[in-house]
Amino acid sequence: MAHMKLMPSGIYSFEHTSRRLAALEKSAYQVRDDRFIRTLRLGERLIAVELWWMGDGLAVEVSEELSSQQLEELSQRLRRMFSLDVDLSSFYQRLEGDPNLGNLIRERRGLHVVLDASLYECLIRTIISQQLNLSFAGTLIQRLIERAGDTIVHRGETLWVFPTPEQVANLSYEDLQELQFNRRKAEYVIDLSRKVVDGFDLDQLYTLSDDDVVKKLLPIRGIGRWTVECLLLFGMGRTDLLPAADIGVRNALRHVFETTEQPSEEEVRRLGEAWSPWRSYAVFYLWDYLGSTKNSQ
DNA sequence: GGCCAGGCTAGCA
DNA sequence: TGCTAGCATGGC
Repeated sequence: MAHMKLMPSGIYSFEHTSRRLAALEKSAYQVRDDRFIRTLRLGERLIAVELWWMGDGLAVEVSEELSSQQLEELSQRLRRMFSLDVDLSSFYQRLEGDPNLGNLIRERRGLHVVLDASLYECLIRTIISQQLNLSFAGTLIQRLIERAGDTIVHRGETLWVFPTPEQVANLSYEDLQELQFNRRKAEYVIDLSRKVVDGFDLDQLYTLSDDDVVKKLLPIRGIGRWTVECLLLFGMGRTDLLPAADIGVRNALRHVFETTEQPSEEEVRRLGEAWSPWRSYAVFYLWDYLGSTKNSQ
């Protein structure tokens, strides 16, 4: 049994941030009482991590012995996944007084982006989510995990672990069509996985600028501009991304500005200039705001 | 029952 | 270079 407590670098609200974990329930996080359970691959090892907020930091419990090196690796991954080192004070300084976004930003003080566990997982999730409502996308992701992934037993309960590129590469297009993927989406997901197995190194993207990541990924079939922007935002935690074509962002802005029409992609980009260099966070707060308006209707 | 969903590709002008 | 039909199915 291993314990850790990870402290945030600046103002941090787990109450706000954990809403995204609950939204990802089943396909990424299990919710048990006040704890969130996430399965991870640590090198070759499969582990289940329990997470909860304890006073002023993120408490972590792993139900296995880990070497000090593995603990250090886990600590770094969780710090990145939960954006614990992202200090939002300059974001608030810049935008808390914004006439349009100020209210919803103040209401969410301390909300941080939660990243996916790996760039591969993020890309697969994002591709599956293209043009589908989030609920159905979550169903498809869960079906993929249960078709291709591994399981581990944690506290007597069987939990799924997101599949590796190898595991997905071994599927056929028909396998995914049976799970109600359309043919093209089945091809995108499997072909990308085979490309990674054949040596396309996603982690090398960490060394590149935002623009160079776009150039590197855009030629891949199934990956458009929106998908790369989501990878930069939810996979890599880059803080100044604006997926301006995103229907959720446009809907949220329609609410904020109380207009009947959604703003166009170009209008969103123009509006977003005022949010730089924190466009990712403006977008993330808008998504969270949109979720709250949907739940209250 | 019809329109929309955290888009993308291929084909056409 | 720019535009758009088609994708496939669930949610509301």
